[in-house]
Amino acid sequence: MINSTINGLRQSRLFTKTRKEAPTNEVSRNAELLIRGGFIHKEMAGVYSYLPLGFRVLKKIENIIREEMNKVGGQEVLLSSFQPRENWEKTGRWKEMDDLYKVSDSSGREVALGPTHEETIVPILKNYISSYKDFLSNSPLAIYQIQNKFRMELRAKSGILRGREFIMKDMYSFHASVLDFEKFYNKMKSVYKTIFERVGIGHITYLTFAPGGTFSKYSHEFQTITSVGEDTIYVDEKSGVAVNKEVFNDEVLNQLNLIKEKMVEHKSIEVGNIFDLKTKYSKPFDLSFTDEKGQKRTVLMGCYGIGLGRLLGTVVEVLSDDKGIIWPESIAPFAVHLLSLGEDEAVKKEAEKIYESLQKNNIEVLFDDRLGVSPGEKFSDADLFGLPLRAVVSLRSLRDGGVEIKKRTEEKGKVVSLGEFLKIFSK
RNA sequence: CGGGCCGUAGUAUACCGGUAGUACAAGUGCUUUGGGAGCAUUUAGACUGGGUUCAAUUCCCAGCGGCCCGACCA
Repeated sequence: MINSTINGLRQSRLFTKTRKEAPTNEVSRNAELLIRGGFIHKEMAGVYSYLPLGFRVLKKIENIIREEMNKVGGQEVLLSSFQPRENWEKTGRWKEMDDLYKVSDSSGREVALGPTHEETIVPILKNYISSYKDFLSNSPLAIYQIQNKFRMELRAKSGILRGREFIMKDMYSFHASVLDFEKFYNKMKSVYKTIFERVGIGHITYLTFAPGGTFSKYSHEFQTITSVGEDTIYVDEKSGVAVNKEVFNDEVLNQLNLIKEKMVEHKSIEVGNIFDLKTKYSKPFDLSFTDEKGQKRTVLMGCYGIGLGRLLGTVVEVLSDDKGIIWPESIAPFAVHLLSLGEDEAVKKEAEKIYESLQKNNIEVLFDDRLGVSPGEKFSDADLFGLPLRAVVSLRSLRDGGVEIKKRTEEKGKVVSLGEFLKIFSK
């Protein structure tokens, strides 16, 4: 509903081009493949632009997250990136947060470039929350956005896994009671699990017990196992639960009913986290309400983040082979990579026909219609782009009765008729 | 923010105290078309500033930028 994307694109019109050689100043796999494939462009360390293919993937991830946030009753907003200094003074973070970008205009007014949005959303809610009744009709009260964040990373690294400007989904929930908060918090645990399953890394992503902030003792992270990860976690395969190394101690293990010897150590990357904020941010702004008994009480809060770029980069990091990316169907920029080989008129005509048919059937297709490009180059691009299904039209495929289709994960393809081809998608 | 390595065409690289060679990409022409084609031809390059020197892309210093390790964080 929110985005409307085209479902067909001719590769001859795609303004990006693939690169044969990996950029030498990028060691990380995600950056190498995404840059070679023209999914992203590097502006500076930790800052990347998304190009057509990368943008499509990003939008798909975004929509999956949006759907899941809406399912739990989240209301989407877009908060400002510029945030007045005063709000950050109130929470003490103007001084405390050393990766805060501070900018000033010609009049000398100082503002923060939002690294997170507690300081923005809480003052807004102050205008609208005053009674317990505000929570009765509107429960859960959860507000989220998908937006660029800015953090002055001292060391941006690992391609798009740790940047200075990055896209994040951040949700904030507001509660009148601990019970209400806990109910919602637990719901978010399962929603997050669903999100990571839907983007294709559910099997290696674990709910992880982790250190909390200043107010809560603990929080929960979602950690995806990968050797490039910055974190170390201990996984209990049986329960599917993990514990971050930072809080891997007897107290925690007892609490979670886990046995130390059965936990397996892995490197992992944090793709999402959920926090119990209690009154950490509601208090400084005096976000409170009057309860049934006429008592004034401070609102309880939770916050829930997912870094979209990091998630995208993690998928590439985890799902690729020596030839390129292997996108899960759910977030691939297109479902089909249609290649037309050679310049025979019959081939061109058939390829055009298939291109039209796929689009008519609402199947997203990238059509490599380029002339004068060798088959080898087209195959290599297809492997690099990593679309789930490759469809080749050539004199050979026509001779064999149609179009040769091959999954990105398969070695060999098979020739099918156009009708059979379309049937694959009609399920 | 500490430490290390590095900055040469669009990309990847080479050589050198006397102004730079190669491959890919790009342009043109012809040929080629199932795993990054061939021939011919053209275009294009030393991060910035300072120092040493007759002469600096090369040596020295500083700045800026990049990557990696560490600390810190989604």
